[in-house]
Amino acid sequence: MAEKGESSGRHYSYSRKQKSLGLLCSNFVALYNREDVETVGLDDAAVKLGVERRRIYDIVNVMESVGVLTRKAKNRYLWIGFKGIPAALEQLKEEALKELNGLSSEPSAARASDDEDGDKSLDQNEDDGEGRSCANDIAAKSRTVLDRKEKSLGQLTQNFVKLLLTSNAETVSLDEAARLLLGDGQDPSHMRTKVRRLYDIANVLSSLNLIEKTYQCETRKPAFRWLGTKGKHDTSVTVALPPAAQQLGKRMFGTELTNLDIKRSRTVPSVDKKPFKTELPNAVLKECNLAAQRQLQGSKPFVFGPFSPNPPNEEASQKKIKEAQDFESFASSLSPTYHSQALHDLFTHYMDAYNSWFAQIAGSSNIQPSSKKSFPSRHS
DNA sequence: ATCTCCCGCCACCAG
DNA sequence: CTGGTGGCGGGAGAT
Repeated sequence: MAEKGESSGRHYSYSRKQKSLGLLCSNFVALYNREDVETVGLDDAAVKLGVERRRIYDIVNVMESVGVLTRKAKNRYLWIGFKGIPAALEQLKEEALKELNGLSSEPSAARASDDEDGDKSLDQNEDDGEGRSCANDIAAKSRTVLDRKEKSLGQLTQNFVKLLLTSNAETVSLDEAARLLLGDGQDPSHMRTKVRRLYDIANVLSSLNLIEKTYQCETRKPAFRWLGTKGKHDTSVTVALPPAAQQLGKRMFGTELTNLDIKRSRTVPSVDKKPFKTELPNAVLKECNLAAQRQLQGSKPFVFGPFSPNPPNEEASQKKIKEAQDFESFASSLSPTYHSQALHDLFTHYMDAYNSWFAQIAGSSNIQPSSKKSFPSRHS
């Protein structure tokens, strides 16, 4: 009676999209980005979101890298929220700059000279009687620890972000990133693994709205563009970082607005700014919203796989619905004149999150979902 | 076929 | 040993 090994029942096709890290991240944020939340328990998150803990580690690690969370203790994180992003980004930028003109002999990865606040410095080790082997031991351990840390998702995330902040090519493909973050001629296998990780990272960063998937101008290669800190995420507490367009109804493609461009030997004057694929008129947006609205109204929403088999939480249902509607209004406030189909992705993404909440609500009630198709896929 | 990237085995490590 | 963490890469959806 396996619960997942289904190899013959094809009734309701399972969709990976419903289980993506990006969606999970959105749900995570939706669940904890609240005033009254200051700490997050991983177990709690895993149960509430209906995923295995391993996945929570994934998103939490990248979120921590951009300042949304901080590990407070085992199994417990301190929720900071979007307000923590600016500062984290600022610091990353600084580090990136330092690394750029600091040294130059870095053919491979970036030095793991990352020493965050309050890190036990374990060098000053001197014991009467026997301290040599001990020191050696500690040194060795510290080495392996650093080694592990160096390969961590969190570190990769920071390096990736640094790369985006530093590159003046405003679009970076994942293998470019992997190539730059690692050596050029790396073991293909190692490379593949790295790219896998980058996909993971990119998904959650997209979910956080820090980057966006696009396509490189010339080659239709998928790539990511830095969005930086923009006024979306409420949180009146604005730290640093410039003007930022608080206006979501504004265009923000083409020219950068919250980005910085440092000089670096990355000269790719190729500017995209070329409308691609299908257009996404706001009529579609409207349609999506209406569809969502309709579902919210009362019919049956779709649900996905193992999601929300969680305990009753009816008390929050009402509240959630309220949030959903709130969210919808946000969604409909998106720019009406976007040109790339990137918006489509973004919107789809939000719709997924939206539906996810709904699914949760339904889960805690008695509504029995049946349809499970995703939203409008209106293509060409 | 290529691109994405989820899943979960299992190495590590603190307790 | 137990339990929390989280590399890592196989291999199966998506395109």
